[in-house]
Amino acid sequence: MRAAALRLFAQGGYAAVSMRAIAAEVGVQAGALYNYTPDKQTLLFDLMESHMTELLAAVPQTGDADPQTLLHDFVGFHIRFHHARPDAVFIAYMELRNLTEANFARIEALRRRYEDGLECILRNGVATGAFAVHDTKIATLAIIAMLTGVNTWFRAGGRLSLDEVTAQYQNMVRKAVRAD
Amino acid sequence: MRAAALRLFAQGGYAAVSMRAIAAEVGVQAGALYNYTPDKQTLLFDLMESHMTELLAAVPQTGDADPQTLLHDFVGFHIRFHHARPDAVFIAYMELRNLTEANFARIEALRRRYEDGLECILRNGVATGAFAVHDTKIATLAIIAMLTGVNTWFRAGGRLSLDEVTAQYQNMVRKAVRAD
DNA sequence: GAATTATCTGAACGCACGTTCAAAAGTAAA
DNA sequence: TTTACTTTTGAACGTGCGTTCAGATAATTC
Repeated sequence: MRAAALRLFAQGGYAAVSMRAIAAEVGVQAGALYNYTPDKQTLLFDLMESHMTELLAAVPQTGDADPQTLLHDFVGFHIRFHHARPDAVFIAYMELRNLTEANFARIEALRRRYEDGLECILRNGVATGAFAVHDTKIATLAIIAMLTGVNTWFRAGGRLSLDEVTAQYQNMVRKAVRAD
Repeated sequence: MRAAALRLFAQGGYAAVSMRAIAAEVGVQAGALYNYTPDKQTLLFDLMESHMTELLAAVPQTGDADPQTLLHDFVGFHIRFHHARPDAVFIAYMELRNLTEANFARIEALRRRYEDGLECILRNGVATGAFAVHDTKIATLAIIAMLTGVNTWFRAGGRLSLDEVTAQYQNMVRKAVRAD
């Protein structure tokens, strides 16, 4: 059910996908879904929360490597992780307004934790002099927006491989934050 | 009617906003709207097309200035233009999937024209040696995603002014594409 | 194989949807 | 004031919505 809902929500949007449509995708009547979720809203929230939790569990831990290496790895991780889950990423960014206020706050808290991981790398780099960034919060948001944007246009089998694309983003990010 | 639809679509999403809700916002019955739009889908398309047309009309023309200046001005323009129209920007990015195939193609063509303007600046800069970018198309998409992301978090009256934010983006973009 | 538990069906609830249209109301020219 | 025209109303159309639930079916346990 969750896989079907993920696919359909990403395709048509939360509001435009009916419980009957999800049930049909599963091969079941609509009523049966309510054995697995209390309501449609909770189904959406669970999909988002799972995505964010997986993201936080998978993000590389900042060990004792130097800031340049950590940033390089973060960029590679973000692009690869998001590319592997286009539907979940799409939903997590587009359906926030369909969450209740309480559910929205919980998802936002998870997102902020993810952003904090990147900002920590940037702050350490600024502290060591490896990076020159006026405001690490802005740089964090700028980098994440840039990286997540890959999902909107990249298609496997196109002009460039994901590895080539990743290398170019790593290069641009490296230059954008480095000390002059 | 268009102003009301813009606001409501941005707030709740195209699918979740009824013609009756738009009519109520205008202070009229639903049937009256059909004197001004043939249907809801065309209303959405017209809003998007107007936005893209205004964007293309407002983008600074690339004169004979040097690439660094043109890029600097483009970044400033993009942030400022988008910040002034949060609802239209939101709709133009989020409601693409609610367009018919034909309407989608027309909006995408306009968006590509906008992207081409930035890519032209980058290509010229690479040609003169001012910029070092492996792939100007990727750099274009990366920069635009980064800049448009400002709309998702910036609020006037916060820690930083829009001018300060803009200056930092101009700085990051400048560094990201410059020759080593 | 009987009893128990888990799961699913199919119909029903009240409600809201986009759109249409005859009739009513409002506006402007003669 | 009459005429011609534009705009709005309010009801109606068929359809689909999220959710509930009694009863049918399937799976598991003894």
